[in-house]
Amino acid sequence: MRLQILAQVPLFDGLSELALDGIGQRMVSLSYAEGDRLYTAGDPADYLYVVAAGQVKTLQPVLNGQDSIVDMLAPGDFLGGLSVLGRPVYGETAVALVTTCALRIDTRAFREVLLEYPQVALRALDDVTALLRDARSDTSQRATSSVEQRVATTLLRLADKFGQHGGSGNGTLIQLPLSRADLAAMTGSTPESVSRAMSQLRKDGVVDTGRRWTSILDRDKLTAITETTE
Amino acid sequence: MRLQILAQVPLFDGLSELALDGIGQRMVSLSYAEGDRLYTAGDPADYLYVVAAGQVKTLQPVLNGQDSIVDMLAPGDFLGGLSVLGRPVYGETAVALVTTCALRIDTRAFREVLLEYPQVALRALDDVTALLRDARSDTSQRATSSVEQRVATTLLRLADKFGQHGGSGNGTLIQLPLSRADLAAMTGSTPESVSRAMSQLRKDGVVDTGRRWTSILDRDKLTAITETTE
DNA sequence: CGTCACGTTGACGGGAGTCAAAAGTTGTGG
DNA sequence: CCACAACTTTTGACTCCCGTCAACGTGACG
Repeated sequence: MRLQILAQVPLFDGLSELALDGIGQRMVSLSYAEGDRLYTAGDPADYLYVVAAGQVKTLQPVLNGQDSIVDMLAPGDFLGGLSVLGRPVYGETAVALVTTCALRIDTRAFREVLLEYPQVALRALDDVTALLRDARSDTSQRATSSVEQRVATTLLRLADKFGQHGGSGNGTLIQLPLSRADLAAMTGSTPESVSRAMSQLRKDGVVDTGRRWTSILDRDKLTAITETTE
Repeated sequence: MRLQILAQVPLFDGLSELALDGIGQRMVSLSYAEGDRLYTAGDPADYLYVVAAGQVKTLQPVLNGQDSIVDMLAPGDFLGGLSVLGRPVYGETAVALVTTCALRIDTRAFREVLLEYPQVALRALDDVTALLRDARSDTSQRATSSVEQRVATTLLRLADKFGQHGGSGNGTLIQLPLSRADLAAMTGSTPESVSRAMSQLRKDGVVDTGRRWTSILDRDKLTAITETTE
């Protein structure tokens, strides 16, 4: 069953079953409860993780004190790799949002895998490049747009990654335990401002929110908000 | 002499002379005048570039209109690679800041190089990872700090990369044709606000500026400004 | 010497961060 | 089942940073 998980990881796409098995044998599986940390910023970056089940967020500590969320990870995503090759310590903290299961591989073993299967290295390069592109466009966007717009883009991004269509109600459902503080960290704002923005969106019938979920009712309108220039 | 340039590129560090020669033969050299574009956002991303001499800035177009500068490149740096593996088009525009000479390699040829020399792929992964880390810490910082602080961090970063110590005056000299608009794009602000911040810094004796240069007189004070929390 | 781009400075207004308090939720224990 | 405490969310009032608009000064180049 570990093999099935690895086969779903985009990073290992196209590898033979034999190769996957070889990699799988170098990994151990771990499970975490909600709120548990996979690793903490400053820890020696000895492992790379692959999310098998659950959800994980990574936080970047800032001098200021309030962290900023840099990524939300779903099953199949890998993390910790950002530090694997460069610096000796993790630059961010990874926290399980819900009960989560992850696979872990030793840094050195992962390097060997990359050298042995160059196409995996290319794939990793591809992934990190995509992340870099996202990060840079995010940086640009934060400078030029309002809080409401930033919240809107964040919701759209989350919907693309975690959204589930249909079901009971209409619209796209995002099942994540997202606090206002989390959204604030993701948009570079404050809980209060995010709350105001969400209230506005709810009033306009664009989204609806509940205990541990958010639902996007009118995707087009949300996109429109994103693109408004004035 | 092309070999000498390639040998200086961190990306190709550790390769045998034979390998370097093989790579060099797949590259063509090009030169650009100030303001010339190496490539434009939206162009098919067919090439990867290595700066041989000169300085290049990369711009990311934003819906808004005013671009944001994502990177400043010195000899030895490579660019265009951000798009090589993922998307089929460049996501940013590259402009020569001064008279610049660059080497160019075909995307497919570069892929072959990466597959043939996995350690180069690892190195590339390392580099892109470092960029990602920078981009993310930048994103975090923009949300939490003032324009003056952002300008300060930007100046420090430029000093580390382009600064030359000693010479005539004391302090670190940054020889770059940086307009206020450029700095504004780098800090996510406006030319006016940057001008105000620079005036303040100049008044405090922290920096001095001239036609095509900026000099850091008091690095410690600049760092202190960066770290001020209140 | 005139033109033009760039830098500087001032005045003004708005978005959003901060402080504060009320209202709603969750979870616990009686 | 209810009551209370702790937390999160919401809303309001206030303040300030900074983006916008505008005027002015300055150096560069034809």
